[in-house]
Amino acid sequence: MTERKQRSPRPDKELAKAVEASKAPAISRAAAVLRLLGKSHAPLGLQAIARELGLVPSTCLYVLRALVAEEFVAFDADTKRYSLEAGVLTLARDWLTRNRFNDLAQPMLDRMSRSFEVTMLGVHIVGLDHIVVVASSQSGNNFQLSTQIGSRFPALISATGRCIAAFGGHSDEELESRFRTLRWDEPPSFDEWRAQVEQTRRQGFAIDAGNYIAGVTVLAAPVWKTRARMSHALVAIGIGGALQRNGLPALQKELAGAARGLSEQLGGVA
Amino acid sequence: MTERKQRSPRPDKELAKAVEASKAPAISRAAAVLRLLGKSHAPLGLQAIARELGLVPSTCLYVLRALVAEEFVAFDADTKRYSLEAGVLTLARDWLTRNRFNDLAQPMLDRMSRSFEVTMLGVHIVGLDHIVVVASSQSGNNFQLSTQIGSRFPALISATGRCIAAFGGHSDEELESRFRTLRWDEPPSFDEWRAQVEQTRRQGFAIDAGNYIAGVTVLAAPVWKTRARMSHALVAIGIGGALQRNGLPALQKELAGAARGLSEQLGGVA
DNA sequence: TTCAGGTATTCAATATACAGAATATTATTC
DNA sequence: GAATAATATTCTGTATATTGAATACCTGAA
Repeated sequence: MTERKQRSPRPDKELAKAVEASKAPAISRAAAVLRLLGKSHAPLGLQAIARELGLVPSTCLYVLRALVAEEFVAFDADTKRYSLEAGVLTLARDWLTRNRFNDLAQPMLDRMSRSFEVTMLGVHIVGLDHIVVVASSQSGNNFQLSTQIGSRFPALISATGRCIAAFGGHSDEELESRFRTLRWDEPPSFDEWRAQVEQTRRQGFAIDAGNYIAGVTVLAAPVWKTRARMSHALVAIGIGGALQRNGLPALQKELAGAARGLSEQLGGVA
Repeated sequence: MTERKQRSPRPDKELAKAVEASKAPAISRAAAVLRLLGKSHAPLGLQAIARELGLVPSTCLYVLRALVAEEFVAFDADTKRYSLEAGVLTLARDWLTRNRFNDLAQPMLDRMSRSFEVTMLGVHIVGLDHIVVVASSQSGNNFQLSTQIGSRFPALISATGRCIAAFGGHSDEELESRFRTLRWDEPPSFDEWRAQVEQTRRQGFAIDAGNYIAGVTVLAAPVWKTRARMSHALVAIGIGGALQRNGLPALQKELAGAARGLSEQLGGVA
C-alpha cells in the first residue's frame, strides 16, 4: 500500500471556492498554506506560496504570520522562508491519545503482523473521498511505522475500497464515478470490481490480489463504530506469494474476527 | 519525563490578545479551537467551545464550519458535537517525513535505548517557551511510541532545560523569570540550578538527578542545526538506581558523541 | 400537550480584514 | 559597486467577516 498521487486538481480553483463559500476564509487559506508546506520538499518564500495558491501576497503574509504565531509554521528570519512547525505534532498526538479505536486496534495489529509476517494497518474512513491510516504495525523493526500514520488514500482503492463500496451505503452512480478516477497497477473492469464488491458483502471481508500494486495482496475487514456506517477498517498487506504459503485462510479468519471484536468493543454491533 | 501540567493561563485572555494583534484573527480562533478540542476528553458542543474560549457563538460556529470543511474537525450531525478529525495526522506525517533530524536521530535513539535500557527522546526546541518531542525509542516493545511524539514541555525543565540555559544564548533575567514558573518534584534553588547550568556548559551535556521527577535521572545533550543556535537535543531517561549500575559514564559519553555527530550531519558544526 | 431553559442557527449593521498600490528590502546581474 | 529585478512589507479605502440580537430548534418537566 505504497502511497500514490491521484489526479491533483488545481489547488487555486478549489481554494477559491472554499474561500468564497466560507464565512471564515482566512481559515481555508491557512489550511491551504499548511497543506502546501506539508507537500513541499523545501521551505518556501512568500511569493512562491501566494503564487501557487492564487493568493494576494499581502493577505498571504498575514496568514503566514498568524500561523507562525500559533506555531504551526516555522519562519526562518535569515532566508525569509516558511515551513511546517512541530506544533502540528501536538494536535496529532492529542488526536491519537483520545481515539479509542487506536488503543483497541494497536495490540491486535501487533499480534497479527507478528504471527503472519505482514504489514497491518488501521484506517479511518473519512468519507467517500479518502481514508487515513491511523495505526500501523509491521513485522520486524522498521522506522516507517510512525511516518506511515497520517497517510491518505482514495476511499475506493484496493481491498479497503471494496469494503467501503460493499458496506458504506453509497449509491451505485456515485461509486461508479469515483471508481473511474482510481489508478491501479492492474485495474479491474468495473464489472469485475462490482462482482468483487458483491463477494465482499457476502463474506464480510475484501481481497485485492495484486490490483492496486502488482504482486501485493491486500485484505481488509470493516469495523463499525455505529451500526449505521462503517467507520474504520483493519488491513493486512503482504507479498502475494508469501501470503499464499503462510496461510491466507487463517489470516482471513483472524482479520475478520478481529474486526468483528473491535466493532463490538466500539459499540457498533450488539 | 512524564508530562506535567504547568500553570495554565486563562485561555480567553491570551486568545483575546492574539486576535487583537493579528490581521487574521480567524486563524488564532481556529488554532484555539483545535487546541481546546485536542485537550478535551469528549466531543464538545458549540456553546461549550465558545464559552470556554470567550468567543461569540456565531463567530465560533463559522470557525467550526470552516475547520470541518478542511477536515481538521469532525462534526457529529446527530449530537451536534465537535472533535478533532484525523486530518491533523496528515500534517504531522508531512512534518515528520520532511525533517532531516528525525531520520538521522531515530537509529541513534533505537541503538542507545536498546544498549542502555533507557527511554530515548529527540526533542525540538521551539523557543524559550517550550520544547516538543519529535522522536522517541524505548527498550522493549511499547505502544506509547507514536503517542509520545508531539508532547510539549516547558523549555527550561529537567536536563534539556539546563542545556537550553547553557547554550541558548538567553539573558540571565529572562532565564530567571522563566525558571520561577517551573514545577519540579524536587526543585533546585536558583543558585544550585545556575551552578548546574555552568557545569553543563563546561562538560557539554546536562544531568537532572531526580529534580524533575523523583527517582528518575535524565541526561540531555545539545544538537546544533546552525552554529548560532541550539535547535534540538537528545535525551536519555532512566530510573536513577538502574542507571548508576548500568554504566552512567558510558551513556554520557555515547549521548554526547551522538549529539555531536548529529550536529555535524545537520551542518551545525564544522 | 404546553412551557421553560437550553441549544444551534440566521440576519442585518458596522468595525475591520483584505486587495491592491506604494514602499522598502534583498538578491542578482553587469 | 551601481543598476536591475526580484522579493518582502507597509499603508489605506472598501468589501465583508464579525457581532449581537432575533429566531428556530431541541430536550426534558409538569
